[in-house]
Amino acid sequence: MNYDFKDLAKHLGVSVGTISRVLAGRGDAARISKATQERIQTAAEKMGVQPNELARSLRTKKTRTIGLLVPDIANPFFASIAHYVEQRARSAGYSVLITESQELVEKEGEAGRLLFNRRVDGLIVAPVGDESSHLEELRLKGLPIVQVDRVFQSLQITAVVTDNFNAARQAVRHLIERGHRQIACLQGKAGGSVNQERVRGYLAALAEAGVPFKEKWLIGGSHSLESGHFEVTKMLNQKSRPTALLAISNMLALGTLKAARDLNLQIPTDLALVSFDDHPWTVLLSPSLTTMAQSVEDIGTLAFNELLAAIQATKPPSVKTIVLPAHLIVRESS
Amino acid sequence: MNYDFKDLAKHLGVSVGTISRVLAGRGDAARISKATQERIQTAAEKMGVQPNELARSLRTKKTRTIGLLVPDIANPFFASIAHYVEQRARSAGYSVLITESQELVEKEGEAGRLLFNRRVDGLIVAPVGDESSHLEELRLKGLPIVQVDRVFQSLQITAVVTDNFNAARQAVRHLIERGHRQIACLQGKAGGSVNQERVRGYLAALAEAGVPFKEKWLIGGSHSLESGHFEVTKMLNQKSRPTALLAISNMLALGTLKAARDLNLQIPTDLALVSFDDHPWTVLLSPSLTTMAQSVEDIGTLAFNELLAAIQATKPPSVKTIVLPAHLIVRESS
DNA sequence: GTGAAAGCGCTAACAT
DNA sequence: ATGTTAGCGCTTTCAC
Repeated sequence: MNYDFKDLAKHLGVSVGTISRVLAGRGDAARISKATQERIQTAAEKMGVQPNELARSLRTKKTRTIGLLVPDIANPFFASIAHYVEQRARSAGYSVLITESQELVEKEGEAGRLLFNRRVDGLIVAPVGDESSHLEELRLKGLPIVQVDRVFQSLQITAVVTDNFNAARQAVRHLIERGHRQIACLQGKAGGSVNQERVRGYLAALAEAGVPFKEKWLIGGSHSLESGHFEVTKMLNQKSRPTALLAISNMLALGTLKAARDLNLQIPTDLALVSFDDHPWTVLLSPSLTTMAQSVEDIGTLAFNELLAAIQATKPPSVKTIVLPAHLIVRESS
Repeated sequence: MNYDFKDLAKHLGVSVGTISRVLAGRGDAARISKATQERIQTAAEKMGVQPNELARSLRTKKTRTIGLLVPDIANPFFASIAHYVEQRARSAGYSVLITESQELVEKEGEAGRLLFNRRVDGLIVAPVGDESSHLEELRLKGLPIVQVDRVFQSLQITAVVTDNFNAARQAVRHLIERGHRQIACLQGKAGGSVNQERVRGYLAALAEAGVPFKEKWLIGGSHSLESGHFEVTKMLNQKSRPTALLAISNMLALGTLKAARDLNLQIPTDLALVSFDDHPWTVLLSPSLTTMAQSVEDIGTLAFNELLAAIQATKPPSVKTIVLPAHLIVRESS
């Protein structure tokens, strides 16, 4: 049971080198005779001999494995990205080691180090927090990295991101066109690039329309549904309420829906809502959500493509930031 | 940059053996003097020496990596399981290689083989289709495996599953208690254990209540939203309609919602709906869904625990099937 | 208390 | 057209 190249070599009376060449598909290149190739292939099949990828990796210094480091794989946004990354990876012959940072910088650092020690060929990361030294360290050790979603501009690391500034700006413009002037913004964890850009877009749209910004209407501080629920409830319980809200992520939109439902407020009548991300159920919510859809497929696919290019490059490729547009989908909530 | 044990050994004038013992945390057990341990630890830190897990794995024949093989990681049900598996795995010092079978038996076999060749210590799989020889093969090669969600009873492989028969039975009973006698069932891919059991539960509940089963009301054949949409639309366009429907998975429920919306039918007035799985947005859908909730946390956690036990066992542990109850959450749709 | 050496299962450079 | 050999970077047995 479970034979290796050596067993097969002994069995056929050839050297392990020959086995290696043939089973690695380099038989022709190494000018192994058709006959031996045939013999080896059939015997390998019959004995169930398959290469130990571990040994192969140790020798070749290539694992054909990449790491994917996201805050939470149960979050549909990251799950979708993982899906597309996995698809592209697989079709390019790569496997994916997935790890969650759980929104914690320390976990992210730890996980990154482990992934490096496992010698992944590259890393796709949706960074959390505002500390990036651990990523810089990995980059300096020669690990190809691509950032997705969130990004550190300070880093010399390629990124694939949505144009969050313009996405938020467009979302708020839409609300303004609908006649709203009292527009709140429910943000996630402050500090992250996504959050920053979206808030910036929110402010820009207000300014452009001459709508004054009220500090008390910039609420929130975490990306969880519960946080959104809590913060929106608090805000809607005040005497002076906004007539519209920009929720900066999918989970925050769900929290908002819950809060409105609890308080018996109608969306969009009492509060118009625009959110981010589109999922199969977004259209089936009550009310269906107006949203700025990011193309998770593009993000995942392009991220892997960029990573693969970096892995295969002989010299460090130029650092780019790929910015993808989001598009507005108007539904009942606004 | 990027020093290994040998460099460190040379630098400190000790042998690599000693470095290995200390950095693997076996310093005390190997009775290395406190002084040397200290010296090695500090130097390792300073030089950034960390073990190459690849080499370590090759030598110890343990990768501290498990494979997770699911049909589609973007499906919230599997994404949640992945989340809990990852959490437990990480806290036990394991990494997770994730692979999608895309509902294809061949891909599943291929992926399983690759995972084995990468020498994962164990595998958690949500099997697809009705062919299980590839899993049997892996088991015979000595790979510890745990099945989740779907299961092959014929295999001598531990499984963690929901009590699908009773879950469906309870769901249909609920509909019957609500006064329905014309109850349809929207199934997924026939043949899978999940589907079979749920359909069996549906039939049992009908029989127990003396409600005759109509073949034309057992519809469907794939787990996708689109399939659900299509099949339900077709059924609702007939002259004789059911008054209630059991949708056998989350995506099928969404498809049903879409169909009802398109046809301008009210749920639950025109059609009552009970579905499976509970997610943050399930309660926020229009209407909110009555559902049989499976405990994804238990499934993920128990699956990993069982796998870990099998990995650590010296002799093959007994094969068990862990059956978890689902619980009914009544909401607006029924 | 620590060093030396063999070897995990492959690949690749060098022979022939 | 194929064999031989020296590692890849660790762990572990056996010495001393």
